[in-house]
Amino acid sequence: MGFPVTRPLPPLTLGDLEMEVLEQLWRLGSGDVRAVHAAQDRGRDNQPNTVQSALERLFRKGLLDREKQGHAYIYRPRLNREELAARLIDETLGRMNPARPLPLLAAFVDLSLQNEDLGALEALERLVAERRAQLQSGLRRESR
Amino acid sequence: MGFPVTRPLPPLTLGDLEMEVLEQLWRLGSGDVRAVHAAQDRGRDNQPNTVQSALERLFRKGLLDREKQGHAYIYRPRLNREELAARLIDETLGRMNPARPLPLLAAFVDLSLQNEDLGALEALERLVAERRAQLQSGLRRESR
DNA sequence: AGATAAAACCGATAGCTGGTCGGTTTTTAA
DNA sequence: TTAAAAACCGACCAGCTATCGGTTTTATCT
Repeated sequence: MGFPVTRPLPPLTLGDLEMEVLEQLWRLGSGDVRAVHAAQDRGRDNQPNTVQSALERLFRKGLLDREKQGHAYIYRPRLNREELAARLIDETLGRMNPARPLPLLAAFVDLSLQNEDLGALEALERLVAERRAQLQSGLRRESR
Repeated sequence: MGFPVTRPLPPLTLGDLEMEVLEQLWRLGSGDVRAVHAAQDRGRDNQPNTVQSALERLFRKGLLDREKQGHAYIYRPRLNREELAARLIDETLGRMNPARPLPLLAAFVDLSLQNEDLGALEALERLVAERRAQLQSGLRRESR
């Protein structure tokens, strides 16, 4: 027998520097070590090599593409911010096996309430209304 | 000056054993080391001490309450599955520093709402509206 | 082609976390 | 008071991120 099992990939985790590097690449679109290091938040103050390591790790994790231009690699994010967020959330959800989505969203709402995050609640309300409207019109169309 | 800053708590992460221990506690409602170790998935096959360590870590992380009964601690989850999931997702979202949080929220909602019917959306919409109103009146009272 | 400069590559180290226990001390109950 | 059970303590390993110095490769310029 071969390998019928799907190997459970280790969960994708990102350190602080990795996040910041991604941040810069999202801003810049793409860049080499030099560019990212230069764009770096003053106050972190690393050597370029440190940035290099982070880029290398992100590349190995499949989060960046790279292509040699001259003698430097140009790195480019493979996922935008939203796609990465979706993937991280999906992984979390996958580890947690929540029974039904509704109680989960309810818990999230309550958490936002605790944090007094009015913005999140308002945004969520608009969003849900929008999705509901979408679904309704979709159903209408479908049943014509 | 004192401590005006909110200390950025290290992100909450859970290892495999910790997850499995939580899983058992959710099933059992509560339990001591013995109970959790006994309920453990055959195939992991740890010593009770190993389970003890995981319980201790979860306790230090604030995810469990405990209370001495006889000479054993009885551990009990402080969050249910959905509440923990919501918190993990909230943290993930928080680390992503979006210019506008809306698209990230949308990613989350869309992931969660796959295969949900109209009734679920309506229920969620009511829930959010209700909680938002609650928060608004609460804030008003507070700032009088 | 040879020299030079830039970048990649290759360790190495420190610090943290999770998983794993063995051994010692404390507590409780017989 | 003693015996059993559980907590507590400390150790170790593995894996990961952040950090960087030094060496090799590679591209470019003369």
